[in-house]
Amino acid sequence: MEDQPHSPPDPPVEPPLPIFDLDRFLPYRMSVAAERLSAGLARRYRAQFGIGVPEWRVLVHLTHSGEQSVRDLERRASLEKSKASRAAARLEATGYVAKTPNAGDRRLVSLSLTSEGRALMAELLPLALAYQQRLDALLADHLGALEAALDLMMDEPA
Amino acid sequence: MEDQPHSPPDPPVEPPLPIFDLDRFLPYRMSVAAERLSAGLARRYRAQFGIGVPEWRVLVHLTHSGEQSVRDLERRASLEKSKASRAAARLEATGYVAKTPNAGDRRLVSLSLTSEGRALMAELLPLALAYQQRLDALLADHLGALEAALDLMMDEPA
DNA sequence: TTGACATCGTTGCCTTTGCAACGAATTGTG
DNA sequence: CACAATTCGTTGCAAAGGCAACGATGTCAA
Repeated sequence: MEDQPHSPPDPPVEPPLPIFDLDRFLPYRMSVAAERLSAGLARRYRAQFGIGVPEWRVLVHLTHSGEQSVRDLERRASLEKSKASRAAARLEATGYVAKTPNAGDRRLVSLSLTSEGRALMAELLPLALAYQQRLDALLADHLGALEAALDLMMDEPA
Repeated sequence: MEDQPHSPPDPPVEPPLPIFDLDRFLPYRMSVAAERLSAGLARRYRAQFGIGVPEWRVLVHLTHSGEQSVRDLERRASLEKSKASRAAARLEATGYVAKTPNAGDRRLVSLSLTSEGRALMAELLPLALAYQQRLDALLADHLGALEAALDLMMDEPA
């Protein structure tokens, strides 16, 4: 009854898909923007000093907080522990970081900057601060809201 | 004249390093937040459907824009071209995407969703939309400023 | 004290990534 | 028309990443 004779075979009925624009999807936008922000500085770090992002995080954290274990880095610099461990190993190999067993708890490693490491940071930190300032100027009025938004994202359970 | 006899040997003078707090460094914060935003959804995609982030981007773009070349994906979904090529290959292998040579310009590949691909997206897109709404609600007042800030970051030369 | 359990850092294994080089196809130029 | 230059997609290769398992150490409670 429902078939019309001689009608061309219908394509299978495709349920319409929701409209979805990747360019407005926040995880995507955040990811692209984050990659872009990192890229500028990271390029210089890598080209001039052979330092990648994980190494950079380790170095900053040691500068800021002194001796730290791998576990500290994992927690406070958002580095998965094997990533932190390997970054520390690379930095030890290049002489920027010293790795000594912790006397109190011998499971722990004490990571600290060598004087070469401090000298390196004396070069890197001004670049980072300048970049930070450039971003602050760029974002200007929006900076406060941006930071509030970032805080919300980080507080949210997941 | 400047040496005091019997004074203990001075440690080498360490130039003081600038104070720098990683937790307030925007590239770092953006990176952590972006990773976190992606993680929630991406975990489900991967666990339930074996879909990673590059595959997700390809699928969304094909849903939204129909037939596309690898080059289109590179430009419009921020996927480095080998990443786009391999994601498309994986999706072809799992049957979600069809890859046919483009008749007009035989250097190009025409990628398109198969009906399995469309069925997959019929499941994925509602999840993404729900997530988007959750984020919108979470950010509420800050959303406008956040998007403005993201726009600024993307416009800036680098 | 002793034995189960937890924590720390490293490593093995496999996948993914980034980059450069390549062949195929097309476009531009003389 | 010839032929250099460009574009497209893929792939080889080495480095980076993620995850689970491991040995070593430490903690806790019976």
